Amino acid sequence: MKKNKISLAEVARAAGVSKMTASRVLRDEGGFSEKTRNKVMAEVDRLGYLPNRLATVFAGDKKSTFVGVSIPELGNEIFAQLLDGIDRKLGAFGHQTVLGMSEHALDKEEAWIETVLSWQPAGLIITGRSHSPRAIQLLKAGGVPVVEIWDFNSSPLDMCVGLNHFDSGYSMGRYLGGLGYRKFGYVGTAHDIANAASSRLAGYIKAAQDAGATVEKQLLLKDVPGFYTGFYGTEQLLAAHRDLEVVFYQNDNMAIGGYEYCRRKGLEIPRDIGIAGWGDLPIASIQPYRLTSIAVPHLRIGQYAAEMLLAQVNQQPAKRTRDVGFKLIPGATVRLYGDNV
Amino acid sequence: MKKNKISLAEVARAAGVSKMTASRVLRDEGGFSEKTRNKVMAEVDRLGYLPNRLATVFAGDKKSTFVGVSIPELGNEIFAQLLDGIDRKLGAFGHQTVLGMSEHALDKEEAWIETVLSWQPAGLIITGRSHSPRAIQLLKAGGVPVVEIWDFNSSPLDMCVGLNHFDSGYSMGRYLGGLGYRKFGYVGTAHDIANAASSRLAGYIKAAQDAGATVEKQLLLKDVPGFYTGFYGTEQLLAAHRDLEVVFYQNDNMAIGGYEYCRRKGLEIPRDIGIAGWGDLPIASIQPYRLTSIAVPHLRIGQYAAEMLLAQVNQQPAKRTRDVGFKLIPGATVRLYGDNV
DNA sequence: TTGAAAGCGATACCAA
DNA sequence: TTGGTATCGCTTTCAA
Repeated sequence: MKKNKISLAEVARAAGVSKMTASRVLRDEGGFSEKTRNKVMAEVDRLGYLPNRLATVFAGDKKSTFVGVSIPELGNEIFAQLLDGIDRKLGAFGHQTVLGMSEHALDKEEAWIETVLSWQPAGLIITGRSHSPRAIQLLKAGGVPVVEIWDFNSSPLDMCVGLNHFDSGYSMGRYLGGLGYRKFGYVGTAHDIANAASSRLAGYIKAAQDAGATVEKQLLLKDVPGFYTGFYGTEQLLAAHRDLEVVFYQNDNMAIGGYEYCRRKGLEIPRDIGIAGWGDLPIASIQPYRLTSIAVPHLRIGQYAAEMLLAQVNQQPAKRTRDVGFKLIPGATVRLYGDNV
Repeated sequence: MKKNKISLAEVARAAGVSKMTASRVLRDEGGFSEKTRNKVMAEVDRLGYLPNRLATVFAGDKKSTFVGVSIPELGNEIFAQLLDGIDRKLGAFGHQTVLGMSEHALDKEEAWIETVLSWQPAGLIITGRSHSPRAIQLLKAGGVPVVEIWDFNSSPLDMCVGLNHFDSGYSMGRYLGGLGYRKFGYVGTAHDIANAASSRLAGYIKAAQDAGATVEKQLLLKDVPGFYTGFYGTEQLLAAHRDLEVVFYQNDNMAIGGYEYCRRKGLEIPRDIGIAGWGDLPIASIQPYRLTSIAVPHLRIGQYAAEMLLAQVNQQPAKRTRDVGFKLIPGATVRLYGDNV
């Protein structure tokens, strides 16, 4: 592939100066006369010169302005918003996001990490705390700052910002147990690896046990965690377990799908069955009912992650871990204490 | 910033061969003995060598494997899904997505284009058909394939895939006029530039005129096009225009927010007012009502865009423009023909 | 099958 | 204030 691009040398020649002088002008480094600057800039404009940043990074033997950001999927709006927050913040400081979607697979994440590191990024932001052994080795040897987001972890590879998903699941389970529910259900999606959603489920199960209740069925579907998945997942769940009293979903979208399934089947909520989501997404607050859920400051996670990374890149002191917490939203899709007990 | 990275030269030295031989082994280019390969690979593993792709691209004087993908915002799920489709396809072919968010601002897009081009990308995918003059100049001089997506355009800068937004707005307007509605409203969001949503609005207005109806009020909010924006936008709209018969929204999320506002105010739909969205998003099909909307094959747009770009990068013949069309979904949030007339 | 040398486009460093 | 030269890590080219 032949280049027909203009190089700095050509600009310099056209302006009648050396490469170094032209370079200084372009970087506005000082040490040249006003007359020289004008000559050089005139040629830059005339020739339409665009610097080759590859060469710049390479020559300076430094890192690029890329930041690799890996999330599981974009179809899940919470991750899309996480990425949105990160990219805005990074972009404001002259960085470019190189996107990675792990699809909840450690080998995909590993391959992506290897590729991104080969571009000499300024840093990496990756979702989740479980990584393949080789990925961990690459990250440690990479020599760049790494922020693990989403699932809080007090001893991260490097830095970490997120929340304790186990605790959030536990909170929901304890809350439901406290309302008198005893027969719990769960609907989520299945992945090969332990992720934040599995931690929530684990917390939920533990809380059920502690409350003397049981999670009679955990349905894990091989699908994306969206509205329709919640809809048909609920159908499957209730077909086999008619006596469930309350269902906790992997996220609000699935819960809303589940709610709609119940409604269409003539089940009244919360009289006949309780529904609880996770995430407290905008859609939850615009439904005719208030969904019981767990509110999570997901936008803040993205912002903090970018801030922590930037601080590290610029060698400024910064916190290395940050737990953003969560909040249980009681809602109206579970019964009040004492009802039906 | 000092490097402590292992270079190819070091691997070669450790293996007792020349840089070139090591390079050939790593690229699996052939022209070396099995014994040599083993020696080299052993050192690669032992030293944990990671190639510097910056140098590779630079030395070979070629393009990188980056593809710049620019969308207006990620908070809008339709763009997030577009990006999802694009990145999956590109990733499967060894490319990395460099993200850009224009935030509907031409100057941001222009700055991003300049930066991305300086990284010698294999190609660019950008949303929308309006760009700053300098952006257009950069794209033309860039020497890389460019796909404009979303708003179909029969004479694009290079390639284009999308749909005719004006026509989709016109279709909705004509449909509503045909149902007997005469007093139209519109709620959307405001931007400095003409985008796809403004084309839809323009088509809607034209259809209203052609049908002898009028768009009494177009409310353009300075906000993101989400549920809550639709909710309070409808409040504002109806406060000033009580006699509107039907409201078309910029997208389904806003329409759902609007529906909920009406419901909470005791308005019955479609008896008291008609509601129409755009996009036919998953959330629309899981509501208790069937939202009147326009279905758009947005996932296909992402796929096609990536495919067209890849074909161009690999110098294979491919279509340069593609109109994916749209489909009107009648729904139950507007009255049937003859009702209330 | 292997290797030596030149060069990609910029910057660092030193000299003038 | 300016410029020459070495250099970054790799590939291309040519020779052995």
